[in-house]
Amino acid sequence: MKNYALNPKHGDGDKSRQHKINYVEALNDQQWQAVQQIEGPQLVIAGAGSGKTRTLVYRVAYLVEQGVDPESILLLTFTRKASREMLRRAALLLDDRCQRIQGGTFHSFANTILRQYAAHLDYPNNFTIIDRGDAEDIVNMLRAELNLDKKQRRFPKKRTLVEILSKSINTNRPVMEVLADDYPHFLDDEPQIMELAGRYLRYKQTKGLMDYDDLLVNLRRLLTEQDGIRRKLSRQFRYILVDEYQDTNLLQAMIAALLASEHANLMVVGDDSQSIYAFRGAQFKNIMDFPKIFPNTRVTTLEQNYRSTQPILDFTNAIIASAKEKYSKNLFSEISGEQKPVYLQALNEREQSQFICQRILELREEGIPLDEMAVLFRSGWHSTELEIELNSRNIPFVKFGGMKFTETAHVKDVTALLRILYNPFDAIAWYRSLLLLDGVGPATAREVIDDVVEAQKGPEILAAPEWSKRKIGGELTRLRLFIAESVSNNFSPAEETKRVLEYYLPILKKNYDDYHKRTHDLEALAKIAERYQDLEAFLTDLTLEPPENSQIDTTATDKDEEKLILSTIHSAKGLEWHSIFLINLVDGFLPATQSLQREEDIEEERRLFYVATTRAKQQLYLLTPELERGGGLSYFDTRTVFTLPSRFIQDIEKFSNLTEQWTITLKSEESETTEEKSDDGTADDGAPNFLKNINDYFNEHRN
DNA sequence: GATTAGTCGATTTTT
DNA sequence: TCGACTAATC
Repeated sequence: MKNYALNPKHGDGDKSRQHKINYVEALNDQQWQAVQQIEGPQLVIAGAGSGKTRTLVYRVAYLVEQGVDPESILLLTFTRKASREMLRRAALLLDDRCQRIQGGTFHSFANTILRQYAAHLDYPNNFTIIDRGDAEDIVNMLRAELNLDKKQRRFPKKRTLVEILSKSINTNRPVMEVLADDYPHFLDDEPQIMELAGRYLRYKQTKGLMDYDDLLVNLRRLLTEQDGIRRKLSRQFRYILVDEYQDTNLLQAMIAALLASEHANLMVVGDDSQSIYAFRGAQFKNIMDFPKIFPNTRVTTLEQNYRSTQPILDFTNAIIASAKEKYSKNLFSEISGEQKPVYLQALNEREQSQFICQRILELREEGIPLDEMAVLFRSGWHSTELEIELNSRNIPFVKFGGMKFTETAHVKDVTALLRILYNPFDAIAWYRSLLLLDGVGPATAREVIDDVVEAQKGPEILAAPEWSKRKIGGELTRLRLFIAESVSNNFSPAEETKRVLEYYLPILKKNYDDYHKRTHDLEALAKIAERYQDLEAFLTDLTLEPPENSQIDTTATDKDEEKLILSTIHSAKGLEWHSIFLINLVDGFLPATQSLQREEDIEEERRLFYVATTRAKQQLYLLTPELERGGGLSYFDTRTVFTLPSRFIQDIEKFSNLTEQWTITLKSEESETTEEKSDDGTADDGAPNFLKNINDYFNEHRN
């Protein structure tokens, strides 16, 4: 096995003599090659478990040890988890110089930059970031304005509308094309949808709002329209690394390329076999096309797997071998282990859950910590049955993915109130806050907003007799006084949150029977607020980098106690565990019903299956419940149907020697250093014309 | 005319 | 569990 320990001693390995870290010992040849070449464009094709993160982390450390200013290193990742993990590991490896490395998700990076330069795009620098829910609320409001909510029965719902618009942006296709491809039944509504899209855009701009997509769109605009800024930023970030490149969309690929346009010191790392974000515009073609933008790209492939045993790898290789399109990689491992992946058929979900609980406890007995085991599934709600069983046996767990903290009703209520305090002209926040009041519905809320927000009269107008005399006057006065107190004092985010809670808790108790658990969430929120100096930063982080989990679904236990991990496959990406239980391997669950129509969607589901199975280090359990839950709750529900094992499993059965079949038996009981290059990017040494390539490439793809 | 209580139905994945 | 839709109520 590879020696992963840091080797502080100098001497052997001539290349790294002057370094604190012995790279040659810590890395294999390919990894070391990727780490070592610090100038020029680089593409690293990294198979699952091949030490991708490790390579990135060591490369960052290497750069710093070479004397590169950490602040000129930019590390772009796809998820917050990955970004945090990477910076943490880099700091651990070297020293706190690594903490000055710039990094984050594309979205959070865009936020940082736009806070400085938004004025160049006719946006205020103190713009507000809105989440999906807010976007839906605005679209819904605009839809009502256009009377599109009554006219036709089949006009798309707010959720679908936002989805269509977002898809159009992220996949770089006109709305018309998105409709034709994905929503043919709404094709006739194209003119109205376009009208709505225009209004939505204008609404956001006049109110200083940006949704997730706007962050990327506007950053790209900044980089393409403001040449001076592009150059400045590109020189500031001299070394750029992009993780999970197969999951970038065209917009993100373009941003990365533009940022590197002055120097082409861009290293992208990815694995086409693990591309699972096509629904959000990702195109793994970006990987293959990278050398087209940067012709002198050096390509490295990492094939040695340091995660899984060979039997598991044999199985996962077989999964991806049946994929239609892929780069061939042949992963191998030197990790010993005999245990083949285990395939189990359960009678139903309940038996599936019981088996998992039983097996988990056995493994626990054998000394495997709970948090080294994970149960993976296609979508958040697939684990509800299991959660019940875990709760009844007092097995502690945390769940990744699924309902997020900031998406719960009570947290949204509180943030809406906070947003009013931050900006008393935030119509969407007013709307939500007003609906909390007794006797106020959509119509009354609209009236209030027209007066307070649209007519720019501010909250104080609610003191006027026309409002105070109404039946709801008392409620409105309470709200008005609450806001006024904030305005006249300069409260910290923590104090504001406390005040909001005082105001809100009675409402919470009235509305929800489970207010106790929800109160816990809100107390957690108040704790988080303590970390912030100003409300803007607090609210921004809440939409951009929200805390992972709500208390609601997790058992209330000590924080340090080890817990079993439940996770959607998407959220499990990049992580690994000793043992993996992959549940509900049934056609319709994985692959999901919605994906069965199109071949490319099924291919993505296959990659999802691949991602899930490659998370396992030592043991992999594949479970198929034979009975799907019926549509209803009754045991007599005739819609209960026999289901087919996932087609991916059926594929694999051709290679039945790769798995082992078990039958379930349940036990009883329960900076600026380079020379100026000319504007077209061509230097004397004949360096390729990057900027031109970038523009050519993206123009070609803009249709 | 607006609000609310109550029923029904459906539910991918994430920044 | 949540949101959309419907019918009864203010």
